[in-house]
Amino acid sequence: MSRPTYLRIADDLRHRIQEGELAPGERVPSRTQLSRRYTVSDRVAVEAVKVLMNEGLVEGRPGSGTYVRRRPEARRLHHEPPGASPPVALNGARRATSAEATAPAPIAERLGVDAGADVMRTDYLFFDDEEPIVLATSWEPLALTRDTAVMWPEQGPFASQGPVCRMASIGVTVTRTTETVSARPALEEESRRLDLPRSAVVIVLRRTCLAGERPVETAEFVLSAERHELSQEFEIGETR
Amino acid sequence: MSRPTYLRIADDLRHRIQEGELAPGERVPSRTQLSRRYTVSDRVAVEAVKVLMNEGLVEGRPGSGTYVRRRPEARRLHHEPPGASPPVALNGARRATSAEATAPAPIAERLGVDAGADVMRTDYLFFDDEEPIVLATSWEPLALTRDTAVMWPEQGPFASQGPVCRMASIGVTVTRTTETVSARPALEEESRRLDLPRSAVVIVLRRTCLAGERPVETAEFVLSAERHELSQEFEIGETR
DNA sequence: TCGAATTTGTGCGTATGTATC
DNA sequence: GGATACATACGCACAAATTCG
Repeated sequence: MSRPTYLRIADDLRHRIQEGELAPGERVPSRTQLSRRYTVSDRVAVEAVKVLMNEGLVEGRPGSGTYVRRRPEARRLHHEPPGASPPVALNGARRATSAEATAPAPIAERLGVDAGADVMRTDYLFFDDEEPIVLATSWEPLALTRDTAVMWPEQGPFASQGPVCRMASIGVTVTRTTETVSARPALEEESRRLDLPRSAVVIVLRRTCLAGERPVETAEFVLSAERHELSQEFEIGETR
Repeated sequence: MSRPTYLRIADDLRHRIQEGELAPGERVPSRTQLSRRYTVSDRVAVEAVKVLMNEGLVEGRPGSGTYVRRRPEARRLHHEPPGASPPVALNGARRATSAEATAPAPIAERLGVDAGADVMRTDYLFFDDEEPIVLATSWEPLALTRDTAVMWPEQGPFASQGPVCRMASIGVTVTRTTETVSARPALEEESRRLDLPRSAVVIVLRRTCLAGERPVETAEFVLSAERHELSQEFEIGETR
């Protein structure tokens, strides 16, 4: 009996939610009901429910009750061939703004340039239908693209073509991309632009395009973790 | 003054942490100090500190104090060839326990069997050195493996070999795997077993192995998003 | 080695404000 | 308007761990 009471109550409720006994949208017993049911004070019942709130399983509605959260089925976003922009399959518009900038330290490191070097920074918002899905930023070293036809990523004949295609047009062959996937709580600005609830979790996909060993573009794609999952298929025996 | 007291105290402490005024490893004022400093009851001070714990910014050490957490650089975990167990590169032991079970609805759907069908469920904890890194569960339909040499995934000559190899030994050729990556707040049990702060964010990698169109294994891998990122490389022009 | 003080984690009972039904 | 529910807040209490003289 070392496990604290409020955690054991939380365990019990969580179990009932996961078994479907408490269905999404359904009301969890009120805290007076819980305190009677488990013979504890109402404060302990509150603590137990709070654990589930922090796990994102339930949400409280003042005056009404505590409800099992409906989990909108996460939309499966298929991973696109390397170098595509964006790296996941979407059917929608994009908004982009580009500007010259200087590379912050972490970006400079990814691009293999000195911190403060000139870069072209482009901010994207990708839509699927009318819905904003992916927030992104890409950085390209201006030492590479200045005064070429693809200096501005979203202008000219190669606009929206993705870095592999664009770089190819100026004689730079992207041979490899590296991607890392991570996740973290959303920043306030991301919550606002992607229309997310507070304290949402986002998936962050970082991609760097390399020509040989030289990085020629790096980008960061941010999307809601609750609403999306990234999917990929592998054929067994394929050359990787 | 609409923002509750405990959140405003949390804001203040968070700000001091982010400004470096309270450095990593340093002790946050105790709750009696906080309650005097802000003229609130000790319970309110406790609630304020709990918010920061849930954000992973501080951790409590009973009898000692509450300390600003040191944030280790996220470790990059390389994606392994499809079908490996686990799907990321680790250098460490594993603990596994297998048991017969019946398939819950979402698992049944992934395995293409009826809900409640007999499955072999195996729970894993993968270590890197001494540190627990990945929590995993795999499910295999017993209709496929019952009474074969690989019925128990972690026993026999093919123990720890991963599903592709194990299935091959009983004449089942895995031709394809599908993977989806998502993220969410950690469940309390996951936080405990992976030694994470409460309400940490975890990355969830779901993998299903298919022989033709028939699913033969599905698994879920859970790891801390703060401490790890998944990395992959793509050669341009490769056949996918 | 011992004991006193401090600190966290947990738990109880009560109270107030406000939203919902 | 009244009953109910959540969110917040106050004050107290005790166990267990730690710290320090």
